[in-house]
Amino acid sequence: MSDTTGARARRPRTDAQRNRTHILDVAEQYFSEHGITGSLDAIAKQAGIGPGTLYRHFPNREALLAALLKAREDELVSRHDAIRREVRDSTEALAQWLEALGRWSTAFEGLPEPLRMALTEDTSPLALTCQGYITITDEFLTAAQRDGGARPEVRGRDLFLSVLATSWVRSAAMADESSPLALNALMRTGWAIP
Amino acid sequence: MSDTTGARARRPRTDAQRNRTHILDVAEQYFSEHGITGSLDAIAKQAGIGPGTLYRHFPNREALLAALLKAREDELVSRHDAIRREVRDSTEALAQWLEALGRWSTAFEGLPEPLRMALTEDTSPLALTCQGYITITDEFLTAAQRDGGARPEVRGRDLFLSVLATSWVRSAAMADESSPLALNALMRTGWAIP
Amino acid sequence: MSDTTGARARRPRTDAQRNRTHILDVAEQYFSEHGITGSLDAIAKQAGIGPGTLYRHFPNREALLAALLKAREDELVSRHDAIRREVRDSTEALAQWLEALGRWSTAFEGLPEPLRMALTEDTSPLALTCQGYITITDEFLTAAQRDGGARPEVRGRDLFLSVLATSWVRSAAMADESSPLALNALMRTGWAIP
Amino acid sequence: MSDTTGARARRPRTDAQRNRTHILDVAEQYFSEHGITGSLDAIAKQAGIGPGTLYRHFPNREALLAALLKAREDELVSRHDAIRREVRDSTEALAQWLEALGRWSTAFEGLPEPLRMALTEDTSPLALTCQGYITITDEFLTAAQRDGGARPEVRGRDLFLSVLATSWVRSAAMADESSPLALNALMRTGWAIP
DNA sequence: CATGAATGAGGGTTCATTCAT
DNA sequence: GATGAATGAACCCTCATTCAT
Repeated sequence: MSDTTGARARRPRTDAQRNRTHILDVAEQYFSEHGITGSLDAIAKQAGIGPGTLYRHFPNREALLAALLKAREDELVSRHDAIRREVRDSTEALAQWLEALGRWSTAFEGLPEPLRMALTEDTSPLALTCQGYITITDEFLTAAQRDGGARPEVRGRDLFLSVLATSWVRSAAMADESSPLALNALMRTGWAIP
Repeated sequence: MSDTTGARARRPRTDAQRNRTHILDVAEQYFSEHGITGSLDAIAKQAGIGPGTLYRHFPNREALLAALLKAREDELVSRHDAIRREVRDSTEALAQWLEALGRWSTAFEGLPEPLRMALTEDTSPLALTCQGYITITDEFLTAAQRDGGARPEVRGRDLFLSVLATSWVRSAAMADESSPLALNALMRTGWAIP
Repeated sequence: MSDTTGARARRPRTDAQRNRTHILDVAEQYFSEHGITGSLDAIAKQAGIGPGTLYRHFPNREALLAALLKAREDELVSRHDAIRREVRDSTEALAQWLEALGRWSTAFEGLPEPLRMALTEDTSPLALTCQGYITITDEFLTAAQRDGGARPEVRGRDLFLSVLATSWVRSAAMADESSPLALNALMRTGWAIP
Repeated sequence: MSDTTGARARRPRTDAQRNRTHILDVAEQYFSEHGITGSLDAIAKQAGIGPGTLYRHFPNREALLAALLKAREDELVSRHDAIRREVRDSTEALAQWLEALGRWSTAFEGLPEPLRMALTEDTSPLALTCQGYITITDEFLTAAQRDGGARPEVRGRDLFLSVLATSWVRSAAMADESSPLALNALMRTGWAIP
């Protein structure tokens, strides 16, 4: 039905891993197209597996999402390192980090919603991820504040939320593409000291 | 629950009006309690009418929402007038208007979502409402910009979106109550000229 | 898809009742074949309706069962009347009533189970039905006891339970058809005074 | 059962034995708590083994149950011996044996069901066990009948079934605790000759 | 106009059983 | 042997929307 990749023709035991990867591939594609509220069963079907198998790997939507984001974590981490390495100006570093976060949180249509919720409910598999990024944000922010580049009253958590909020605005194929940019600019004016 | 009392036994058209009002009352209450994603069927049932009747009055959830917000329009309009009348400082006027908008857009849990969508899809019954408020925002903004109180590059639409974004963050019973305030402050710092 | 009966070709409003009847017909047949644990969805499908429709009429399995038994209630009630009218001997009357109960409780494979549960959980739609029959049993029993035909220590509830228990034994296509009869005899010896 | 010798105490097979025992321990506990319809997967997980391993030892739920009951066989057998030894009156002996059977068949919530089925389907691993007990019941019964303590038309199989039926009634936490006792009494009156 | 029955895809979830390793 | 991933049918239930009456 969907041996598109040919990755899962037989089912050797190794396919545990292989299947997992395949699911993630399909989910990635599916969420990209239909947003994160798409049907999990549909993903399973498209991956050529039973719903039970999907459920075994990822007990719920958030777990799947978390795994999907995990895959992008590397990207974000290396971006983090790169900024650390290359950007001398701490304010600019913070700005670039926030921009990277913005890209990360717009990976899928509707993603900001569960991310925001994860900040409230610690039970979410996404909570840890978010917390980690807030911490990083705090590091960049502290540096910028120390260097007089960011307002002292701002907190990392607030910046993270602003990023989510901006990403949320960006969602749903905004006709006016300039709005997110405007919001970003507005935000930056908000936390930066000129 | 309160129908069938025989109160609406005779006149044909008055029913429609009374029904409409009743629906709105019930929906107001229901959305307040369960958020805007609650079941429309439940609203109909609670209003003592069939789902078809609800549908006749409001062809979809957004239409119902629009009607509900219409009822709050008066509030917002009079707030608008009051600000116009009483607040001399144009920057402060803009700030107060945005604050009023913020209250308006948090009337129901989850409301920011359809409002944002309404900005994209002009087909939404909410679109008109939003457009009107964007226009008003623009008026206040223009005045503030003319008086040197707001950055010239900012647009009314962007401010409206930031209000929505902040309201969105506020949603879902955020444990940390200070975040929305922080975001508001950040936004204000963003558009204001100190 | 399954206009077997031809009863539901179009869907006039009257079909509410007609559908209900049709569902009951199908369920009757289905439960007869597969036992009461059969799939409700399958019944819906076989009836040519969506699961939602089934659910509207009968919110759960027990409700459906109760409706199905209601249909047999007439049978039992008229049997009750007939016994009252025709059987002079109170002991024989009780015996015949218990026999009628036995037939009633073996209408479907597995039926005794929810009936027994209904005696514990008053929430079950079957509870009322059972209670009613226990009351009738008590009436017959009291008469028999008064006439010295039944042991005084026996209670109607116990007899009802014995009937259920015997029916339970009878279930599942017992190879040895004589066992239920033997149990019935044993039971009768149990409560009767020779 | 077919573990050939018990001499090879050390190497490979010991695991198997130990595992088997462990599974039985866990299953005993699990069935005691959740009734016999609980999830086999859960038992496997709780025993720290894979479902496949469980399946290897016990190809299905009934096999597991049979093994579990086997463990209680000793208890029942020694009860049997004790009755044989100590109870002179054959009628009383039969009564005590039936009581022992009753305790045995209520070891787990829901146990009577598969036991009854085992009487129909000879394929069940429980069938043999049941047959054995029916035979014993027949022995006691024959003795009682010979001594004029039990009605001649009653058969051991019927008594066994009545025990199951009574146990079945007892299940599911009947609110009315007296009912099972009443049923027992009724049954005894049924087979005994006063 | 009001009604409410019908629709039916879709939701998440469970679990006995098989089988590659 | 032991393992545990895979399977996939089946479960019950929800709800926005349509449409005959």
